[in-house]
Amino acid sequence: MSGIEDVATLAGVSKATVSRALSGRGYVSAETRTRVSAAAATLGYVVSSSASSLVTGRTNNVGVIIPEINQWFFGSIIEGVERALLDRGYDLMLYNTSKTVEERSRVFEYFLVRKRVDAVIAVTLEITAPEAERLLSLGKPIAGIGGPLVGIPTLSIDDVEAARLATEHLLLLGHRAIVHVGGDIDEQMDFHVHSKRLRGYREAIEAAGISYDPESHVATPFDIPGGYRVGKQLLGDPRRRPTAVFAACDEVGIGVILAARELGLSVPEDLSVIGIDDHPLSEMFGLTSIGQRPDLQGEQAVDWVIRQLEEPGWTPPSKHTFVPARLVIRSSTAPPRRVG
Amino acid sequence: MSGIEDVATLAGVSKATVSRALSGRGYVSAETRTRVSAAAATLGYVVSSSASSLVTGRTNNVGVIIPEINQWFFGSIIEGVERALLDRGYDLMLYNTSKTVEERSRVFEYFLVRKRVDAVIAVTLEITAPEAERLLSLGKPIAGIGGPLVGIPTLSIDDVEAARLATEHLLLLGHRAIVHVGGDIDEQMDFHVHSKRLRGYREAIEAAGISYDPESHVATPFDIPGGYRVGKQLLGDPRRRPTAVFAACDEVGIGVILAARELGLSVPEDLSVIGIDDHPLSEMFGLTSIGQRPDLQGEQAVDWVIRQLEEPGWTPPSKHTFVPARLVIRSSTAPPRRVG
DNA sequence: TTGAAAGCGCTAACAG
DNA sequence: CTGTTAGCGCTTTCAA
Repeated sequence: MSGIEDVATLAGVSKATVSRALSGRGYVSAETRTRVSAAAATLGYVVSSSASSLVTGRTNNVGVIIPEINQWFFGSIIEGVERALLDRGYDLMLYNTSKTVEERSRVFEYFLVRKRVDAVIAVTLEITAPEAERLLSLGKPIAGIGGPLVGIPTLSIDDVEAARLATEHLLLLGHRAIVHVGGDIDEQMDFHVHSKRLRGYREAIEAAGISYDPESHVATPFDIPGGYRVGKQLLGDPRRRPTAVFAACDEVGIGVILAARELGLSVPEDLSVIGIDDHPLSEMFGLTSIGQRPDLQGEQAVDWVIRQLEEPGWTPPSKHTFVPARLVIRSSTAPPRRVG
Repeated sequence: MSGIEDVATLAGVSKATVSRALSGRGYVSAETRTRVSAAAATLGYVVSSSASSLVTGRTNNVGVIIPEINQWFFGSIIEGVERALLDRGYDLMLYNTSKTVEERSRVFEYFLVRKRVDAVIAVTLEITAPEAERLLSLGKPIAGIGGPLVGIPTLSIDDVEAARLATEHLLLLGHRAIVHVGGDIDEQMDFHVHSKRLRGYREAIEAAGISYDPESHVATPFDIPGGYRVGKQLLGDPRRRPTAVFAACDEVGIGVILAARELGLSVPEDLSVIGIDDHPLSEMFGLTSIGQRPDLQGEQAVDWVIRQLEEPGWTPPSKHTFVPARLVIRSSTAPPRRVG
């Protein structure tokens, strides 16, 4: 494994010149540069990142903290982040921190801090004030997806607004008996996404002159089986059955549709369903949804941190930024059979 | 940001002692160790990984090359790898190389080689001989999932065998008209998984005395919509309809079940379906499947590379290793209505 | 435009 | 058990 000295010798120049030629900073004559590049190529030389990091203070790594990998939403974020990072010549260090406090603190105290990353992207990371301060005190660019996070620029859809829009869509179609199948609002994760979506739902309902009934909110895990189980219960009794369901995410909405079908109900004739996220499967199930392109949020977050790294003086938005969510109407929503 | 020298001064010892105390290698008295630790804690000291890498030659990073992130199988592998790596104090550098040649070569030539990782885990990476040699020539431990890969220890289920088992299960139930919905065998990716599963199917069919009909193999993308589309076509014509489908992965099998239901067919009364992978959704759909726990394969691969790193002289299996695949019988398979 | 030399922060002999 | 010393491989002043 040859070092910079070998290249210098072969090219007949000094180590400093090799460094300048290969890194692109500093003056090097065109002729020297080609000679050096040729030498490096024949030797198969690659710089030692530890050595160059040691002197420059840059690792060219970005750390990504994410609570889940195997869910479409989070997977898409990782994809977007990875793509953007690779494009710009950075490597991605992945930290999957689940909910457990000890695992989180291990990542915070041990991994992230070891001068191994130039910047951090935190995905739906609900951290305590001291943790946030610790992150900030590293003096490294940080961006978050799914905020807000005190002192950290973050990015997400407006959950309250998206939920309101979804509910209003159902209301406009004439639905009055709308159940919200969402997450457990006591769950600590996720920036209270669950309670925000519930709030949007409730505000829309009440603005339409319907009084909010706590029983119209059912909590379930955010996946297809979760929606399916709730759907089976909810739709089993014809007299209590709603005419529409607002699912807090598409997976849940798909589960509800599957349950409805199994109970012999037609969607949307007997039941309208709307979701949030615009999951790829939603097209196949005809699920109306409000989407947000998580991968683009990932790219955006990368852009924020890299610009801070590479354009001195540039700063990202100081507060939380909402990305626009788009309503995609498909076949799962229609007016109720009998209005009222 | 304080360095080792600050800690040494505060603790009243030399840098070397601090290094020994904190890294755990070399003799340090208990009393000194606590004093050093205390000093490090008050200063919030953390070692510079670039500095220590430079001298030790170890980065404590493992690179993972994976072609997909947002598919359950691959996501599970990442989860398993991440978990195992974090447990052992290593960081994970993620490289998502899609099929395009240029992206692959970028990862190979530029990222992986830059002395940034101690080991590499390659997931279903179909590489050329020179690429494999380049990887090996790094002199770093490498393990693969989904092989075999020349000269590299790899790990996977036995695709031929799993496909044979699945098909035999259907044959034993009495099915004769069995269609295999698999992948496109011309696709270059994936270690020819598609053609292996087709081979297992064919061998089982022929062993049962049924002559292989090329029309009984239909290719489709490996996801739910792919299975759904094929299912719709395949099951649409009652006269040509098979009594059973062997899907090359569970997502496809689920798609087929959904298509069957939409066509008014009952599973398993009108159609038996079996898949491969034991996807979490399969339980909900009652899909019989042959599973393999991809996350455990990830952990296994980590174990191989880390042991090579930490136990000098230890070597992993020199050839490809098959992990056992388990048949999970659920409600989607049963004898055909009219045997024969 | 190039070279010489001084470290970056740490670890690993080697003495003591 | 602890301190001294010599680099790890590169980048970056500073001179030339």
